[in-house]
Amino acid sequence: MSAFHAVTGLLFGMGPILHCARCEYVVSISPPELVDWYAQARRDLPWRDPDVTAWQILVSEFMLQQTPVARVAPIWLDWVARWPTPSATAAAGAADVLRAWGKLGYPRRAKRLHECALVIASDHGDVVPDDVEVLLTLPGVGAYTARAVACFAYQKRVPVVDTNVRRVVARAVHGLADAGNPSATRDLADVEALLPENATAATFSAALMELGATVCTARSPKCGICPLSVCAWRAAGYPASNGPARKAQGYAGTDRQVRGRLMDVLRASSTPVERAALDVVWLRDPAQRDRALDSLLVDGLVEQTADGRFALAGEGDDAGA
DNA sequence: CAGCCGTGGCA
DNA sequence: TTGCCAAGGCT
Repeated sequence: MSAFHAVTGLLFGMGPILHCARCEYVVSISPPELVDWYAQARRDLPWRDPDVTAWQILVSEFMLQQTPVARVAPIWLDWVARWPTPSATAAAGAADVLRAWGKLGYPRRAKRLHECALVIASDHGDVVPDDVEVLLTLPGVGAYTARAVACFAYQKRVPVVDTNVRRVVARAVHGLADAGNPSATRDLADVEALLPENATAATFSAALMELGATVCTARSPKCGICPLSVCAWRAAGYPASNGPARKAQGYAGTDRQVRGRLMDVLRASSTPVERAALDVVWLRDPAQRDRALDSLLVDGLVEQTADGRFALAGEGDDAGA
């Protein structure tokens, strides 16, 4: 079986208490319970269709990094229709990829996705790897995305830890209002300990994420409709968050905002633009604007033409299509 | 590891 | 209105 063993007693009459053999906390997430809920409550997201390929799932994961589902869906649909495979994506020009990305944000993700397609097409026979360690070598693929692809595209039994999962585990298992600072090793071990041994592990991971995304949400959790019969947070009386709130990120007035405006101008133009056309997007602080533009050049998102104008990187590099 | 990297919707 | 937050990754 697993690392768990049943102990005597009932928790508030809800069912058997399970203690993790390696940890101290009470295991409070029942796989069958969660999987059954998922079967009837899962959202009908386009990348969950049965005929969606591993590459297309990988594309969705790139887009979903820090961007909400509602904004990703329409872009993803257009994207996979236009570039259905790694090689098709690799053959596209970087500038077209950046334009198709549109305003999803963090355009470095689009560049990494393009680079990822190049590597898969050239080094992996146009097939998305199914091994986590191999996936981790790909540009833009980190601890979350590698396991998400292994799990959702290849049904592998691997812990998939994103912000939703961390929050659900913090509440249901540890009885805390929210997850503490991320700790890759600890977080992976936590979720690994929850995974069922059988073939439902991949579905369980999907369900855990779905619960965090739709029920056990950060703002106003819908505890009234939660399918979990045991929750340490509820059992403890929903204690408030402990530690200091994580520092707000801020946006207005940052280099990020300036970069966004510059990219917006460049995406909109099919020809290189004059320096003056970029200067007007940020008049209050020329030094900051110059710094932002320079960082885009360094990031390889923007290129300067021989005559001194600016354009999205890889403009005109496309192989047709 | 803390800080940085876009954007928009919602409480 | 405004701060918080959203299927993270990289340096």
